[in-house]
Amino acid sequence: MDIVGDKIKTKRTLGRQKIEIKKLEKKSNKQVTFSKRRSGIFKKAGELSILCGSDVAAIVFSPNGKLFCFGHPSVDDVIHRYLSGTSTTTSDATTNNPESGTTNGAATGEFNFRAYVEGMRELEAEKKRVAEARLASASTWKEGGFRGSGGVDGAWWDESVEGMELEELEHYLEALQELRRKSSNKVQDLMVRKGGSPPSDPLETFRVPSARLGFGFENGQF
Amino acid sequence: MDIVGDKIKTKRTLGRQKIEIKKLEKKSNKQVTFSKRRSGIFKKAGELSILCGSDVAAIVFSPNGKLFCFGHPSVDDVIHRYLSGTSTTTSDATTNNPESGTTNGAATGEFNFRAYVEGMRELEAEKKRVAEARLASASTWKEGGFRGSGGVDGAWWDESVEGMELEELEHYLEALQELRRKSSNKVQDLMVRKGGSPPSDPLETFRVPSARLGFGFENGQF
DNA sequence: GAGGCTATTCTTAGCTA
DNA sequence: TTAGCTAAGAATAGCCT
Repeated sequence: MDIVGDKIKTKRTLGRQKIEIKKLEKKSNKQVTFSKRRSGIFKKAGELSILCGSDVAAIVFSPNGKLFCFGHPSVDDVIHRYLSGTSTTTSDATTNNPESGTTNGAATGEFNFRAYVEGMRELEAEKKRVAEARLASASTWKEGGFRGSGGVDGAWWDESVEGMELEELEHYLEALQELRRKSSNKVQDLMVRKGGSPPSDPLETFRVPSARLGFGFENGQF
Repeated sequence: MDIVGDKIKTKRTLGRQKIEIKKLEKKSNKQVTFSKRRSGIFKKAGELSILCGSDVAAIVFSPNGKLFCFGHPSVDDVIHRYLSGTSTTTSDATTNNPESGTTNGAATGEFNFRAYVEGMRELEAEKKRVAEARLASASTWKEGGFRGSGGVDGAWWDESVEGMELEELEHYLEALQELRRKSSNKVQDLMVRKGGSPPSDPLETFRVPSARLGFGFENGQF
């Protein structure tokens, strides 16, 4: 009853009030709510990853367009897994998860994607020194861009997607994603080394009390 | 006090117990916890997006490697924004968000990415019918793959990434991402039309009480 | 704007069906 | 296993600093 002497202490605050889940109008209020709830979600995401040993990524854009993200083992790892796998992990170097289990060679299609990637990898290594020389400047792809450096206007990945059969498209997508992933990783590695601030640092940053987690981007309060 | 007659009703359950945030060992328990907490996170993510009008994506892999995700306006949209933008939205058709505001032509770099994309788009349209004919089979890119259809071994995107300057790399990444995004969209459109089940359906599915949201993938209980 | 403070509402651990 | 139930934790809306 909160009676002190003969005085009735009026409640300090109303406490948490019930709110409708609908667009907040008051701008200041919205900003505060965003901040609080965002960290709440990140915290829960972290807890989930610890409790269940599962990989998690959460990406949030503030109402002002600012990026916040959280991920374990990293946002990128999870995104790559998302992009390349349909369901069970396609376990492919990306995944350093102990419980990923057996690798499924041809997850969705019968195309030997793994072999393709392997071959591509070698090929890439071979071309590394050649390309290094003639690519000192990026003007090549910047201006020549789409048509450049191939002689023909466009490469295989540039062929009209609509022209393919669906089944083939799936393979196409897989390859494209894997391709992007690899390039992306390289770029980000360099960015980190230089101390830049890419949309996603593969850095394993702060840890929540008593566990390994991903990281918070830009004011990742916990 | 729960007194009925002169009987003291013993509590039915202990209610929620405090738990440590550490890896759950009991497998069954872990599965239940995962399921409950996952939907909890998705719900909160949805609420955040509604309350604050912000874009959100959450990707979770179950301990068994199964994929679950949630996103508004869609997981892919958010991922693409994450991949391409550093901060303020690069607003580019992808974003149908009313409050994205003005477009920033050269968000991070001075390279005219937009013009590049426009040009690429036209180019692509032009090549559509040509490619349709000669690409009936995917064997072209499947086998010829990396080296194929260009004459030279590799196109601009295949040039060694390490050889570029960091500044250029950022542009490179942008272009690559945009490229992937576009292809991905097409593929998924087709998949959806065919009723396939890609890792991420661009479908706007279930809605939480009183608002637009992304979707839940595979058992998106709410 | 970021923190701190309640009083409430919301979430969910442990059970049971 | 997927679905409620209950009551004890957690998260947080509205204030204040």
